[in-house]
Amino acid sequence: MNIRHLTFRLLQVYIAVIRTGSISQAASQLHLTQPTVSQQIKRLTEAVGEELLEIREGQYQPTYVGRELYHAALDALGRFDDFNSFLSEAAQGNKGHFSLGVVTTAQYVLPLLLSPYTQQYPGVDVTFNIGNRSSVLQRFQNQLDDLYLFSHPPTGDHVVSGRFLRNPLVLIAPLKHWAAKRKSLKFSELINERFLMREPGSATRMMFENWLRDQNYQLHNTLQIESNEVIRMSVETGLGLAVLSEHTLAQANAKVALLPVKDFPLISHWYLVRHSDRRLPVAAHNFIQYMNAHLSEWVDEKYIRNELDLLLGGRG
Amino acid sequence: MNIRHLTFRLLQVYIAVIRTGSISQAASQLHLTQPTVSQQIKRLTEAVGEELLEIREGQYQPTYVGRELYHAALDALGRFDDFNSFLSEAAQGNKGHFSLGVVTTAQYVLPLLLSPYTQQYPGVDVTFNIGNRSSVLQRFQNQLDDLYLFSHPPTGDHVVSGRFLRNPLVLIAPLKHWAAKRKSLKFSELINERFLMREPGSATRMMFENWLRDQNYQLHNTLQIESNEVIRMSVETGLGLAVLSEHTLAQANAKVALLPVKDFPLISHWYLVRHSDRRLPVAAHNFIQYMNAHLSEWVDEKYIRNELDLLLGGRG
DNA sequence: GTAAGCCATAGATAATTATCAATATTTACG
DNA sequence: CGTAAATATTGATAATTATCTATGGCTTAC
Repeated sequence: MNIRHLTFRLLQVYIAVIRTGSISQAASQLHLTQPTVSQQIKRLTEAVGEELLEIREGQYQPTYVGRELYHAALDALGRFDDFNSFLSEAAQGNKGHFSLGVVTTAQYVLPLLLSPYTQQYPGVDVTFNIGNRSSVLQRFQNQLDDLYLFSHPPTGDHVVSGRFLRNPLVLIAPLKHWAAKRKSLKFSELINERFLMREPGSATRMMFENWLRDQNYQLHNTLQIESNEVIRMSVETGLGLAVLSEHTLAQANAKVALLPVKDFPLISHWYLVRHSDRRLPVAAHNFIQYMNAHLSEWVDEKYIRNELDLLLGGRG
Repeated sequence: MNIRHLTFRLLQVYIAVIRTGSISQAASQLHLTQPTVSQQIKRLTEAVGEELLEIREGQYQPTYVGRELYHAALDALGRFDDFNSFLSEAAQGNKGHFSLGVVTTAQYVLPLLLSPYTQQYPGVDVTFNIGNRSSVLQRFQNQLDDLYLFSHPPTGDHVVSGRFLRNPLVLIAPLKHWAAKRKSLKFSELINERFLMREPGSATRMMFENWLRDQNYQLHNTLQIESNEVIRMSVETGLGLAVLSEHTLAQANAKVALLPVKDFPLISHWYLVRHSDRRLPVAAHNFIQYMNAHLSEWVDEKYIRNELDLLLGGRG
């Protein structure tokens, strides 16, 4: 058949004829005159090069070939119906819903990302699913969420991930601490200091502990505090040293000293991740675009490492 | 979007642009000038009502919406590619292939049906799969064959079946047998005769045994022979009585007597069966049509009971 | 800064399409 | 056989489409 002159409209007309079993009825259903439909069918028949209709039991019924065309037409039109629903979804843009799988260790970055966005797009509904790394990984495998937030992205074929935020972890001390006066330090000199730590599982603590393990250091005097803010204030008041994300200091204009220890600040990143097989809901796509465009407005330039483009390519 | 002015051609052009990432290249690929393609894209963009393309990395790349349209276009065109292969298959008509599931008991009807057809359409390749009833039923369930030949069609939702041939089973005796002289007989008078029977599971034997059970008769002297031909010849030579399909006699100009027993000939039919979910290959469809049209040319009118129309309607 | 590519726009034209009203033809049915 | 209903055909027209050539604007590469 000659597909070049095939119109979707022609298929619509054809479908109406098959459904009604009559050219006149199809015509009135489509608000056309009977000859118009007659002609369209003729044209379609010519395009296909085979008879499509035959009269059986007083009705127009598709021939064997016509029946196949009918199904092809239904499928093609159906596909574009889907595309249309997608379009109207996209047209809304500011409404919608998406879900976010978040590793527990990442839950502290969330507000930073989401609050500007949700203020801008109050119509968008975001669902969080917070779990430990392995449970979020499993959610990823089963494609349960639209987007994922990791501090270390999973590996594998279907992972599409992009870093977007540097997360330097600095070693801080009270301003009056003896080490604050030094131009350079070895960590071994601090081994007996009291360290204020986040709870186990915190990304910051994990990073720090991994580093300690790598370097074969063991701390003797630690104190667990469950909030970055309280840790910062405690360091200010001289309670001990701590490793904290630099962000938490910058935001608060902290009165602490950064200790110039080799390897510090420890570098890590936040990653936004999606599954390559899953079509991103419009809202999720918007969210990434929004972050991509406005990241610099609410985060200091030096913390930005924007690879979010990577998430916007591909099938979606 | 306005689907009314959407052409398949437009989608082809669009696909070429996405694939090449360039309007000029798409144009040369399609043997068009660059402005033509430019305009087509413009028109398509208007029809959709959203930007479809954007320039990234020096190339035209689809936008989020454009990507979806690309996939919709691929799907729709792909669907019509399939339809086209169907068409060219159908255009051949006299070429092709189909497979036939045949109950063992039906294998003797097969040549009758197929030899005229295969002579007419030597390009068509027919595969037989002959098995006992339960194995053919299983093939039917798994939709392994295109058509099936049963003497009793399966029951169930997806069965589409049509009778096409009466299969009268007659009671025959040697010409010199005492019963051959009688004008009418009761079966009870024959109860002690020797009966030549087909193997268990044969349609003929099943029919006969069902009838015996209904009538509460029990035979005392039976001999099993695995071929209708041999049975017929054995009856001719005086070995015993038998119940046989009338066809096997007519074809062979048999020298036997038909006994005028009440209820005989027993009436059964041959059924052609297909699975409603399976699309009939063109060749199979042709076969049915051919049988439908020419049955009367090679079978005596009195044996015909043509319901093959039933197989030609519906999806196919 | 200039040439080479790419793209968009404009203007023009032939072909095609969508559509109608009027009329002819076929089909079905009493 | 005659009439009503459904279809097909014809003739006409406005709209749309497909296409081209020519031209000007914008990037990019040297």
